Amino acid sequence: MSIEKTHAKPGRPRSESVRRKILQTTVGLMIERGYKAATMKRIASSARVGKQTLYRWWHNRAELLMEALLFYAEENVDTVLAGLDRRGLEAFLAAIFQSITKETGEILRGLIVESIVDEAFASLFFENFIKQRQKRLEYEIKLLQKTAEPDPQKMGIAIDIIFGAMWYRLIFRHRPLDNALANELAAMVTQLVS
Amino acid sequence: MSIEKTHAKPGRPRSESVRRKILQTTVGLMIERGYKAATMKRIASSARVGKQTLYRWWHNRAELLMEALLFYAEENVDTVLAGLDRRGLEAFLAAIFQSITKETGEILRGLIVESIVDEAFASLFFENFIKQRQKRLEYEIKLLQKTAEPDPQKMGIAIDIIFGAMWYRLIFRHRPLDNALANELAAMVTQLVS
Amino acid sequence: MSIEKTHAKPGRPRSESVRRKILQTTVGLMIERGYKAATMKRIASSARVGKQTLYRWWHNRAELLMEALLFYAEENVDTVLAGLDRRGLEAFLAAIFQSITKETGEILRGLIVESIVDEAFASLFFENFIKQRQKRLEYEIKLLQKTAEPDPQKMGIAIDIIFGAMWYRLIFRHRPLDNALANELAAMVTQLVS
Amino acid sequence: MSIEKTHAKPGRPRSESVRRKILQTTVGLMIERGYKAATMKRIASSARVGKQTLYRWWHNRAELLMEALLFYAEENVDTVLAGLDRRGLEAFLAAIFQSITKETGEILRGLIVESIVDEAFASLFFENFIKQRQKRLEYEIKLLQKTAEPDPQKMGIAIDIIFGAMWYRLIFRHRPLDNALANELAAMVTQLVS
DNA sequence: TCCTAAACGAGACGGTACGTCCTGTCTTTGT
DNA sequence: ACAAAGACAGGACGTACCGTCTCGTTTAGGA
Repeated sequence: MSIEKTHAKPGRPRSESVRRKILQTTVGLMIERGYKAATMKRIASSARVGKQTLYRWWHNRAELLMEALLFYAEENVDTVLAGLDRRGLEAFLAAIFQSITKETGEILRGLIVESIVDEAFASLFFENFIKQRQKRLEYEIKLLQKTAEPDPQKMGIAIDIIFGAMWYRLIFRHRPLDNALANELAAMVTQLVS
Repeated sequence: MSIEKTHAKPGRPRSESVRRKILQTTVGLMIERGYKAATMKRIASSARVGKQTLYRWWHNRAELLMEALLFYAEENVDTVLAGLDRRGLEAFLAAIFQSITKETGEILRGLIVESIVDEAFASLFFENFIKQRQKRLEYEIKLLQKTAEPDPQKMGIAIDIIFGAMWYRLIFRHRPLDNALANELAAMVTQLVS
Repeated sequence: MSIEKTHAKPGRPRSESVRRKILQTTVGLMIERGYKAATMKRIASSARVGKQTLYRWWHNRAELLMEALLFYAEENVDTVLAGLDRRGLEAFLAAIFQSITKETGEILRGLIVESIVDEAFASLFFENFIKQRQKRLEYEIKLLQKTAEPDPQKMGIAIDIIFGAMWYRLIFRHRPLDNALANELAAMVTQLVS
Repeated sequence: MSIEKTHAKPGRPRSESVRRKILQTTVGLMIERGYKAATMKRIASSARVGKQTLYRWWHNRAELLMEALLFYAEENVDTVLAGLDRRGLEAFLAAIFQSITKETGEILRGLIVESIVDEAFASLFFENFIKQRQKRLEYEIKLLQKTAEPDPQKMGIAIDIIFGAMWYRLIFRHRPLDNALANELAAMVTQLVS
């Protein structure tokens, strides 16, 4: 049996609603006025919040922005349910690509910036975001594998091809994240791991 | 062809050696202390150069950093000569991957930052760097195509898969840019476009 | 006049011991670490007390500091009893000067700050502290006056000379508040008002 | 013979006009909106100047405010020329008192605050301001002394009585800095040192 | 003895000033 | 005219403090 009464922390508890308000404001600012305009001061005054409160919840600007993205994604992205065959993977990828709108794209690019600029944030972002998505994709890919024993190296390559192409187009915006890409990637990966 | 003195601009001419010194210093700073530490002021004083000189040669920080990379690449990367078949493509990719060391990687990541943060620099970087590499790769891929008429959409996907995977690993450093990746990518692309 | 039980306020009564603990801590902090270090937060946590408790007893920082001084003075200063002649005034002044130690001096200086910065506190401090001392001094001075009708203007000057010199040395600490000053002031004032 | 060519410091020299503009703005702010309103940010933006520039010229807010006062005094206070007798001293004191207007008073009180709050500033203020005025007054007092050998202790007391009364009335504003005070002080000091 | 309401410790909250840093431009002297 | 040096305007960052608020806990006095 576990310890019964976990002593609540003393003092006024942090207000989850304040946190949410901040995240919403941050998302709004990033979408409307771009990554750079999402200043800490601006976020604070827009959200009618003290700057100190921002730094109480997040260590620095980058962490706040990341969480703002996760918050946004959580609210707006439908849970994608993929199937067992190539068509399922196609649908899965297409859904992901469609979730990357002009707005989310802006935020995602901003997070790349922070990952590069701030080493500490990089691992945070990788663990909390990138890795999660990789695992999810890996799970999908495994569904269409016939062999019981998957080759980890090939799996890594499969993942990096898909997300690589995605980020590459997301960053440079030279070609769209359309269904054609989703289908082709699905086809290639299917063949690679089967 | 006239050997006549083309009216030289008055005043002291710009010193090419100064320009080189700046680029070297910039590369050094980025490598040793990271992208963020490569401040304009720091670059200037490290290179024993006035800040104005930096802005005379380059419009802003991002352009300087990009040129520093090109300068570095030019000095250290062997011109890659690829062959006509899949083996040739493998070698080509392997050579590119090997050219991305800890140092060049740092710089490349920095340029991504600027591309995202600064719209104007983004197109500059894309035209002067990314597009060039894409064309070079496209040329290589065409060499191993049998069909005279290449499908432009497939070509785009082929390029984005290769460079996408490369940048993806370059940014997040979760897996190495090794020969295994080069070989697998070569194989996939070969099949895709043939 | 009713001796009826005035309905005591319901709820837990305020703890006088808490109040005293706060005042002592405040005095200690100001003395040891200076006026600036006597932050409300620091006072609270040093006294193992909630910040709210401070504001329950005092409206703001300045009022707390003033009361801390009064509290300290009350504890440490002997009631000065002056005589009827110049010698009496000398003794009176000397006693006052001696009561201004390093500790009380620090606090008094802090109260000057608040008086200047905060208009509302200024009148509070003047009424509760400065004026009281002026009246006390006026009483002493009158004792050695022969004439029944004192000149109010001369009295004002006498007071301001004495307390002026005192505060001036207290603030800038360029010369000590010694007996020589007390004697000289007593002599001058005696002559002035006689 | 001294060294001929003192090598000028390299780089753009500091602009004296910028410094003056800042001082004027600071004085204006303090006078119009009070000591507290003279924020560094507000000073900077009012003077159309970067905050960095403020900190280049002065180490902190207090130093800037002090110099603003000195600047103001220098511009607005007539050089007081006193005579050789008591009448001369009376005129001297009256002139000083008159120079302390509502505006300068506000600034002077602000400097007292900083002196108390910031130990480092205190000595700066004492050396650059208080001491200068004391010396000037001492000079005046010596003019009316008959004895060749002045008593340093009495001199100290004379100075502290005059400036003490002045600051005391300046801080608490309970009585005006009028001619009556000047005359009485002059009389007392004359007798004290003769 | 139990109930109730205010005091209490703790600390989150909105707001504001501080002093540092960086970018890109401007202004000197020296070559 | 260019170059080195560094001052300049502007603005973001992260820290500190004030006075208010909101939790869970404690404690007196009235029922």
